[in-house]
Amino acid sequence: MAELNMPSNGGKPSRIQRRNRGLILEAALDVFSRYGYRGATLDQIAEQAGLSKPNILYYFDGKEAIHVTLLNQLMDNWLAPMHEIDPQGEPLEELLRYLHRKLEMSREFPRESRLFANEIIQGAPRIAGHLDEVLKPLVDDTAALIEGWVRAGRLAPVDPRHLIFSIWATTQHYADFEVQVDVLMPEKAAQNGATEFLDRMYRRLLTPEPG
Amino acid sequence: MAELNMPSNGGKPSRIQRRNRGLILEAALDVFSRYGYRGATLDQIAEQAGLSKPNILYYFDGKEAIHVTLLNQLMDNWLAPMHEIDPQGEPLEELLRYLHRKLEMSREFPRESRLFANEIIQGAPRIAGHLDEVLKPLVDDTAALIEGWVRAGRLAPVDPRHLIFSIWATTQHYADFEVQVDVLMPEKAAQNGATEFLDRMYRRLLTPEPG
DNA sequence: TCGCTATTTTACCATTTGGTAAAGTTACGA
DNA sequence: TCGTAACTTTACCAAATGGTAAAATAGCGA
Repeated sequence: MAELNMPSNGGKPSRIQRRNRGLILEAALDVFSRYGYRGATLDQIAEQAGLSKPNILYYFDGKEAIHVTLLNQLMDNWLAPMHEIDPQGEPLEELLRYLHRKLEMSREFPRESRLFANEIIQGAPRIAGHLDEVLKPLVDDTAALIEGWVRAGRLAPVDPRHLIFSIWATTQHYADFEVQVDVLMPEKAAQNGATEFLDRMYRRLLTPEPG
Repeated sequence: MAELNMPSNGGKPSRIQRRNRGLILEAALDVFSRYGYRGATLDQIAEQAGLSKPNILYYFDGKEAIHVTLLNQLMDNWLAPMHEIDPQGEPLEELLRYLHRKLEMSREFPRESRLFANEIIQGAPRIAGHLDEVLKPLVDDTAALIEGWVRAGRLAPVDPRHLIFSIWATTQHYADFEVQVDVLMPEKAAQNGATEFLDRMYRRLLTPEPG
């Protein structure tokens, strides 16, 4: 499998190629994030991209290739906020900034959030490698950083990994469980209260006891 | 569609019937929670249940009927902890007990958690009604109760719905994202730190300021 | 404008999937 | 122990799905 059927020009994608691969990935994001890998079909993706199914298979080697391309492409953006935590900064401020950026991303890119959620819930068969090789080192580093801050008395004592999990969980919840949130909190304005709520919660949790 | 092909005896299911319906639902929970509705197949369910596919369709009207049965059956257990919040109890203690029960359930019933997560992420097409008719009233009641506690000065001021969302998110995260948690926190013992972490977080958040 | 390559369409295919018909087989009360 | 209803299996289908072959068309540099 995986015979590349792409044109043999020396690597530079043409204008048409860039446009169509973009259309396909955009459509695939929509479909995969809604139905998960196995639930999505090439026909759906083709229709939503406005291309024929064989045409889609001209640009990608198959369903799985599209999915993997999407995941890899998104992973970097997804982890960017954690990279931006500044070891030289003020600990509480840095972590709250991280929290706010994650919440923004959940609002701005709910499909991306659901794509990952689907993949992880369903056992992460196509990004297990990524988790080990990219995510784990990054989380290990960040955990060490936070632990240093705690030892220096600049943060209240917390387990850094459980802290990270809780930030992921609370922020991504608004994207992944959007339908439920909409039912239980119909006034869109009220949903903005999430920022205030989470800011308050983590501020209280992380502010070191004086003395 | 939906021709009932069940035996015409007056409603009492036989021993065999109870056993086989049980086998099917158990297998279906496994498969649906792993792949989502569209990703699951009757063949997988049949194999895992140790029955033939036509035999499965003898006990249930179709794939969707199995899924809906599962969801309805689980919903009650899933919401039980919230029902058990005692309006007469001590507010902080009641909410922490709720938190702990949710965390226990996440550990004890991860498949159930993932079944719901899959369904909600994918737009809740088969339990939208349930959300409106069962979940919403319950959450409205609980939110009102918490709001009363806040007004009485017995809890720190928080938005009750965002509080509920955050408890759901943080506790269910350990079931829904189990694969990720296992990668990032390989020592199973460390995962028990979740109890301590969350207890501390919500205690700090909810304890009213003295005065 | 020509010729060549990139792109797109048309017509397929094999497999999988949810589901059915009907012929067995089993269990259980009379 | 026998008859009947409950249960199970075998043999199928039609539709959907991922994918391919090859003909047709469009775009672009010389």
